[in-house]
Amino acid sequence: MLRTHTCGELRPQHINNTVTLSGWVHITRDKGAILWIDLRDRYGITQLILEEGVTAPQLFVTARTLGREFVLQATGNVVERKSKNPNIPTGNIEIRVTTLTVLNPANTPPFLIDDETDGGEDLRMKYRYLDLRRNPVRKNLELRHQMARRTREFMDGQGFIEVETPVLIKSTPEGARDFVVPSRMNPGEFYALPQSPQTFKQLLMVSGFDRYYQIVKCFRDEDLRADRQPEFTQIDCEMSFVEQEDILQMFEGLVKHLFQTVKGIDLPEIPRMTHAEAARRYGSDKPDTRFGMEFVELTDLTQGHNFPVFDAAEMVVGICATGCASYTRKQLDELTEWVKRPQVGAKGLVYARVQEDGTVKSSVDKFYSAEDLATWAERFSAKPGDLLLIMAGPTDKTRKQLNDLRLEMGNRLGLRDPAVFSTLWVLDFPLLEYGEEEARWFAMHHPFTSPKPEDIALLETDPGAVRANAYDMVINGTEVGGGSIRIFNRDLQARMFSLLGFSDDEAKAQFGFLMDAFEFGAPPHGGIAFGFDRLCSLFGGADSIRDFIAFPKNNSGRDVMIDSPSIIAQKQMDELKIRTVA
RNA sequence: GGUUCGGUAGUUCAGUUGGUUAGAAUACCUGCCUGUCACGCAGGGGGUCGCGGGUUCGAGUCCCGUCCGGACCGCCA
Repeated sequence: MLRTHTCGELRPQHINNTVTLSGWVHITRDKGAILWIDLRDRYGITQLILEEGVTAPQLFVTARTLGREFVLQATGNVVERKSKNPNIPTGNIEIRVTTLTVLNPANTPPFLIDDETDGGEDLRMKYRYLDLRRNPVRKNLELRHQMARRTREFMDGQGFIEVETPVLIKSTPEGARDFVVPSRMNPGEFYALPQSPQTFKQLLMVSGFDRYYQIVKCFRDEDLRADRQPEFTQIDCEMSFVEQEDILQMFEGLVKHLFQTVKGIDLPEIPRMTHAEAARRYGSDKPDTRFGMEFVELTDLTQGHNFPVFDAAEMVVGICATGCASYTRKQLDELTEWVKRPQVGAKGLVYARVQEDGTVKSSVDKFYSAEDLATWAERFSAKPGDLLLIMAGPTDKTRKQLNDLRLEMGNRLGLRDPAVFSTLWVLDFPLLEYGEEEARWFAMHHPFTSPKPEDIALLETDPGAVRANAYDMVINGTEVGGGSIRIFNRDLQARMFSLLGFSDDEAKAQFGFLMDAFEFGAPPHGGIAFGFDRLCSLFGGADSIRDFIAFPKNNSGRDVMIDSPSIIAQKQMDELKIRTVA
């Protein structure tokens, strides 16, 4: 037997037992006549002891050949420690070794296998299998396992069944770029990897499956971020005979279940906000509601005072940073530079300090009287010591820029605590958005999303005003899930494709199978998909999803461990009838 | 496609205005040490300063190009 116990389970009640442990040498501490080995596995660390006069001398010889991360088997007696270590669960006992076997030696690892490693991101990714030995990363994967398990537990309890859908499917022009796979048996033709199992889950509804879900890999060939990987996992769900409210109730239940069972948090009812309201109050369709600092519009108060920037602006809007009136000129200049960076792109920033005596001192004093500024402060409900930060310009753009500033101020003021969770449903998304470059309408969610029945009449007259039966779940400013009630009527689906610039032939060629299915008794249906990696990183209190994925890719879409993607042999290329372009 | 920060010992980093033999910590190796647990003490080895070019008497340092990595913008139905 290679082991009788793990390295994390021995306690004082095991004293006098003879045990065999296997694991990795975490570190050895050699005091000469006494030598300790910390033996580690994923369950913990147990201290082995060799002592002169008690332990056979040849064991010392073996022990002194050990290096970090050697795989070791040790047999011995569990004894009480003379000096105990209260910092670890096994700290009251140690193993007095009688047999020591090196199962496999190891090279010195390129970084410390420790909670606080000295390894940089790049190196850790190259030796990911070593990185995964570290507690923090291992715990993230254990969290992920719990999240998946609890999801299945909830969904199963609600009568959902998990159905696998194909990974080799068909490329479609809408949405993100597809990863494609050449077909050897069909030269010149390609499969695409799914961006989501969207059409398949809708077909499963037509098939009468009623309640489907799948924890499933999805693929998008777009540029990456800390929270975006080319392959990622969704909790993909669909239900039949439901309205929006049914979906919101069901999946509010899932999110509550996850918070309760994984984090021990009892979530209150999830608040709801329309897309339009989110834009007005936060300048974002995924507001971070952990803190206030809501937008206050000043357009009517600020215009007509000969300040050209405000007079020319469609929107003048600001936030109130509590207690920040003490910001120095230098800090305010730095903040102004921050919003002027290309990533934010603002033209400038107007500030106004509410001073201790209640008067307001602003960067635009020469245009506005003390009384004017007092009305600003009043609208913000600002108190002495507060700082007003105001931006102006086209409505959508300015809101977006102020959103960036609001989040940055939230960071600077420590208002975005990863241990605090604030959930939100955002409802009534617009059905369509206009693409200036292509001069046509695009589906904001996807082309299968149904318009609100009362807005259908606007489809041809004022497409931008049509609201969708679409909803997002937002946690701490992160979009963790989104979905919609789908179109289940062939004619309406055809109208949508037409609106999106598809000819009848194109629509038929790409989505004919779905529209045909709608003519064979498609039930009303809708669903939602959660970004599983993001949900895990959020629960784990991290910004990056990488450490919740066992083997992630880097910013350039490379796996630096296996070194992929890679060039393939000419023979493979020939089989696939792919020619190399010089 | 763009913005920005970085690349110096196995690793994480420092390196001033361009000037002697490029440093620290940690890891590694050797020796000592009977209660360590970030063990301690003494000693030692370890560098194509990402790569290429340029400026200069002289480049880790300045300039140009390039490669690699991080964060972000565009993009992500």
